Order: sequence, then structure tokens, then C-alpha cells
Amino acid sequence: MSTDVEWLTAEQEQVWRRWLALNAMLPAALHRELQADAGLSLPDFDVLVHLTDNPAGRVRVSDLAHALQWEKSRVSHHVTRMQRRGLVCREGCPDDARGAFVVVTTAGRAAIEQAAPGHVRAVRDLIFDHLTDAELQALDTITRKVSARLAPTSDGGAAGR
Amino acid sequence: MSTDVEWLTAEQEQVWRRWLALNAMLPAALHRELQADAGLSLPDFDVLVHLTDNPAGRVRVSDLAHALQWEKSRVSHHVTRMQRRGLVCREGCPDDARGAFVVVTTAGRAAIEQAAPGHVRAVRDLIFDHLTDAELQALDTITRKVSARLAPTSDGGAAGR
DNA sequence: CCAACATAGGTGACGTGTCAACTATTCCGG
DNA sequence: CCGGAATAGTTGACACGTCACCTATGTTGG
Repeated sequence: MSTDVEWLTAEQEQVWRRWLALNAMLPAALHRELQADAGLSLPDFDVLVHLTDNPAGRVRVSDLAHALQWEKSRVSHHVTRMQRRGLVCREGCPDDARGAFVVVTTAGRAAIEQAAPGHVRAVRDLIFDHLTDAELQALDTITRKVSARLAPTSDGGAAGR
Repeated sequence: MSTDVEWLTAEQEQVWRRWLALNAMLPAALHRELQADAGLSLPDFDVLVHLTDNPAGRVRVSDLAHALQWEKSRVSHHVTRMQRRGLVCREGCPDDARGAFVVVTTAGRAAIEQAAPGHVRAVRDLIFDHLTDAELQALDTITRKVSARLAPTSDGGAAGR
């Protein structure tokens, strides 16, 4: 394409391309890990984390959507797929007949317990174990700044899990 | 889930979650931009960039796959979809009857020319304009380190566009 | 009470991505 | 020259995400 536009500096462009590549490879690597350890996908893992974080292992669809920052329809589709594999099931809500709970099954619990150690190890091994404190600080600042541009609402330090 | 596993420090976890959120939101934002400007998706844009980088606007499927780091099947599927929308077309290769060229059409050229300025502006506006030199350096280092872990082969500064 | 409206959730169509075959050529050793 | 291996590319099945739309229930003002 013609260069009518002010593009990035050479260094910016290099970083940008590496960032893009990273964000394609990183989820793929974590996916492979989970898949090998417990037959889970990354979204499966996220759902199971939120379900097992809840003492009852039961979470309303809306709450799940909010916690994961997913659209409700995405939650619904994904729960359907996970249900088909026996990882979760649905239950009606007595209080509000419109509502539904997603409930983790025994198999779901087993899967995440099997997957978690390797997943954590992978995250640490791929990223955090190799960063100095200064680099971690810088990454904190950078992600904060970009987040602020992307999500003008709800930035700051939106609650650890 | 139970905490048998050594998890991340509070700061690491916060950064990790923000990184994950970022890498969900950033492509979405860029996608919206491209979509509004020229009806393109992010993958469409990537394909068109590589096609228009070539003087002839014709690239072999394999070369495209290599340049974009995509599987050949992904290229094939995506080219089929872009072809349906008139952005590219396929041509046989005289030298090697197995081969195929992907060729950018006039409409394809028009689309990327319309999309490029806004895209660049978005990337700069969302990220690079807000980083100090030191932060850019840090980001360079960090992405380099993580890339090295993810792609033991072909790291370094894999060719600017 | 009931007609509007809001909310919870599901569904179908479609774009995107991966994996596992599959076809058609080219290459290469005998 | 031929038969097998490598290569180029396509295809089909399926997981994942989004969008637009739908149903069913709850809520509220007249």
C-alpha cells in the first residue's frame, strides 16, 4: 500500500508486530497445554475457574457473563458445548423463573484440578519467571495505559480473582 | 479451585489478567475500526497488506501462509471468503500446476487504501502515542523474551513488512 | 388488573480457526 | 521410465464468537 500515512517508527513497528504475533501464539500455547493435561480449552478453563471459585459451584449465567466479560449469548453457547461434554450442567432458578444456574459437575471439577498446576506453571514459565521486577513494573504501567484507552470505564485495578 | 499450586504474586496476577483482557479488547477495537472504515476484518487487512506489498499484487498461497504465520488451510479458507466478497481472486501458476496465486482486485486495493490511515491512527492512538521511550524499550524487551520462549525458532527481528 | 417495558436467557446464521483427510502435481531413486 | 515420497493446495467437520432476533418471565404505571 502507498505510504501516504504516517506509519510507525521502525522500532514501534517491530514491537507492534511482535506483540501481534505473541497474542496469536500465547493463547495457542496455553490451549495446547490445557488440552493435553485435561482436554480443556482456554475458555473452558475460564468458565471452570469462575464456577469453582464459588463455594456452591453454581453461578448465574449473567454473573458468569459479567465476570468473564463475555456476551450472554457467548456464555450460553459455550455452556451448551461444555454441557455436551459433561463438564457443567444447567439448573433452573427458583427465585426467578427466567434465570438459570450453571453448575460444575464432578467431571468438571476433576478436569480443572488436573489442568490447573500445569497451566500456572506454563504462565510462569512462559512469561513471569523471565521478567525482572523493573520489567514487571513496566508491563504493569503499559497494560494499564492501554487498558485505559480501550475501556474508559472500569479500569483502575479491577479486583483480583 | 484449591490453592495447592504456587500461583502468581498479586502483582503478577493483576498484570496477567489485564494482559488477557487487553488481548481480547485490542483486536476487537481494531476490528471495529476497520469494519467501519472499509468493511474489512483484521485478517482481511493482514492479507491485503501482504498482497499490496508485492508489486504485482500476486502472492503464492504458501508464501502468504509463511508471511502471515498462518496454516495453509487457514489461508485457503480465508481467501475463499475474501474471494466471495470480491477483494481477491485466485489464479493458477504456470510454473507449477499445483500452485495458486492470490491476486488483489481493484476493490481489494480500494478497501485497504481506505482502511489504512484509520488503522494506523488507531494503533498509534491506542498504544504507542502514550508510551514513553523507556516504556517502548521495556515493551521491546518483554515481547522479545516471551517470543523467545514461545517460538524457539525464528525469533530475533523477523523482518519488518 | 393489564398493557408497556425491561430483563434473563436461548437460538440460528455466519465469520473465523484448527485438525485431519484428500487430490493433484512434482521430484527422485532405481 | 516408473513407483513412492514430498509438496501445493483444498475440503469437511467441528470449536469458538458475534450479531440479530426470539421467548418467557418479571416489573411497573395507569
